[in-house]
Formats: sequence, C-alpha cells, structure tokens
Amino acid sequence: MSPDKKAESPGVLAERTDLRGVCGTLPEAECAASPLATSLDRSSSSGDEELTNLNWLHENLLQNFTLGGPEAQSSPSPLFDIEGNHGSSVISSAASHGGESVKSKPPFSFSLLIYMAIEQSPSKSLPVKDIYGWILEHFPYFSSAPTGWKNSVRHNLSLNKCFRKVERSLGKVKLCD
DNA sequence: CTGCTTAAACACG
DNA sequence: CGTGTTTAAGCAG
Repeated sequence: MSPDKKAESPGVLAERTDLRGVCGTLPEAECAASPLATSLDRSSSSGDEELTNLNWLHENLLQNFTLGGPEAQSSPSPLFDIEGNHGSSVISSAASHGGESVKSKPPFSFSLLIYMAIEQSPSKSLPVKDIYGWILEHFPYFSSAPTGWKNSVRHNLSLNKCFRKVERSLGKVKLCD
C-alpha cells in the first residue's frame, strides 16, 4: 500500500540536515567530514580542549555568561566556579540577575544546562542522576519542577548525540570528543 | 525553516 | 521505577 512513501512530511522535507557538523554517528571514528580541515590547531597545547559538536554553541553562549564583560581572560579554562554556591558566579548571576527572585527559568536551554553540568563535572562525565542534581543544585527553579523537566532533560540527552553515554548499567553521560 | 519545550508513549533492566 | 528513545505538537526567532 502506497509503496510510494516519499516523505512523511508534506511539502519539502529535505532530509535531516542535522546540525552543522555534529557527527556523533559512531563513538569512534573521527568525523572528518570537513574537507577543508581548516586550520584548527589540534595540538591542544594550550589547553583549549573544547571544540566540537555543540561546543560552538555552548562556547559562544557560555562565553556570554562566563565573562560578562569584554574583558578577556588568560585562563584557558575559565570555567565558572560553581560548587559551593556562594561563588556561583555567572550562573547565579545570569540566573538570578535582574531582580526577580531566584525562581525564574534559567536563560539556558536544557541542552546548555546539561552541557554545563557535565563540563563542570570533575571528570567530565556524570550519571544522569547527577545531572539532575547539578541543575537542581544550581537552579531552585527546578527544585519543585512541575514535573516534566526531568523528561525534557532526558530527552535532550538522547537527542543530542554529543552526549556520549558511557558505562553500561548506570548510564554515565560524557561529552563527545 | 530551525530550535527549544512539553507531554507522553514504550522498550528495557 | 528509572533510564533511554522516539513521536508529536506547539511556539519563538
């Protein structure tokens, strides 16, 4: 019946363009999809490790909140100082900025939230449970989520192939390399 | 159109 | 029950 199944989407469904460079097909095998290879210094001598998949997205966004000012930092790994709270720095600043209480939804999207949590992790890998914790620990907004944010988080984890899941049994989420 | 959010169904351990 | 995956639909840019 209807072997002519072109696309489920009516009109123009041009296949999933996917993200602009998100490989994530196989854990191994580098995605050398870039024919130009550009001039990315893969040396990593300086420490700049992040530079892949959503990085562009996160890096840019994070940058906005990492150093709210044009002031540049020399630290290769600026990172915020979460942990402990009091120094939540940017995160709380951005989240609790303005004047509204610390109850508003964070300006970050779930994808970003997850990314930060993992990135902020000690070893760059957290179990999904910890991810919830990180978010919960930083955003009281979720402390009593209406129920659904959890699902949304999981959803993002699965959607984004950048969150490589490692470790069987207890899913430990790690970022793509 | 693209991306984010929510809600929910559904296989799995 | 929690995790993971997948649909689906609505909404903002």
